[in-house]
Amino acid sequence: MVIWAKQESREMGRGKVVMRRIENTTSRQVTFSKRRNGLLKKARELGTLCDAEVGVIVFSTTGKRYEYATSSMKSVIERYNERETEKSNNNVSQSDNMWETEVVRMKQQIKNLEDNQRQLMGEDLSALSLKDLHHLEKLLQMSLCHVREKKGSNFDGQT
Amino acid sequence: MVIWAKQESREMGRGKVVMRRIENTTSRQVTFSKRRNGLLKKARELGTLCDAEVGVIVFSTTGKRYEYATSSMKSVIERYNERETEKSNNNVSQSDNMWETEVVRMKQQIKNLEDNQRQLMGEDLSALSLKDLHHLEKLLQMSLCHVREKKGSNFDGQT
DNA sequence: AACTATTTATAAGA
DNA sequence: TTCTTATAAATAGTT
Repeated sequence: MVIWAKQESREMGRGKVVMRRIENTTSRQVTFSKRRNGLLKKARELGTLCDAEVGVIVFSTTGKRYEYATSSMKSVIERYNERETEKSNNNVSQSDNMWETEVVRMKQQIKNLEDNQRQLMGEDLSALSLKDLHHLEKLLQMSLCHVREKKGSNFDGQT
Repeated sequence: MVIWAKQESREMGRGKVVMRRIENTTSRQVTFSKRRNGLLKKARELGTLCDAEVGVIVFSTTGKRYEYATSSMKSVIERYNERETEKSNNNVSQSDNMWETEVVRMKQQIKNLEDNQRQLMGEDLSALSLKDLHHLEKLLQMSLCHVREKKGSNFDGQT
């Protein structure tokens, strides 16, 4: 609970997923394919059930394009751009609110990462339970092992 | 099951939903709000996990706009138009530019924090020099000391 | 806004 | 890739 408790993470299906880029290329592609389909399906459903105009555009790492639009992407983009220009007249726009929401979310994410980092560096331990401390100790021990292994394997005789 | 068997339908949560416009205005708005959030979240996750460029635009029945884009909607639309037709010039407000700058900066900050964290956890050490590894080792040793001190001082006899 | 019963989405494994 | 399956997430209806 120590390290991951505050991090944006997900557990879905059989495994646990930390919310960051999947490094393994194969799993990333598999996940991309599944989640892309899921996203497009959700977009379709939102449009149908709620009578909303929806447009989704996705580019894979390899540059392939996927899309869904209730009407046509052209009309969605046109409507988007209309709003984009007319909104400069209003003081506080919907768009501003969206940006602000995103910034607030990122600030929280940064705070969590900073908290985690402090704990990994042995600072700010007062909030932790004994169980948390045990967990953190284990984690640091393993980390230290990795670092020492790395030193041993890559820099033999250089110390 | 019997009633909906031949219809395009969904069952989710506690009730059954036919895949067509929800007639009741209140439930349509509630569903819109819930599913819109779900869609934007899914989009964010797809972008993060699979390193994809994603753009989602939603207009409610009442004309309110909601959106998410991994980088910026402008770049998503530009990339979309590059492959579709020739691109028309869309102007982005000053206010949007300011928000976007902030978000780009924060994204970099988050990336840095995530990189640090990985190294503190003994992952992703390949980029480190011997000197770096020494430094990291020292740091982890000190961290471990602090954690053990904390365990000793606050939980004496509790283990 | 919350809750919770159920279904859907999906990670991992075959 | 596609199918299966265990488990987490999303969410419809309710309070």
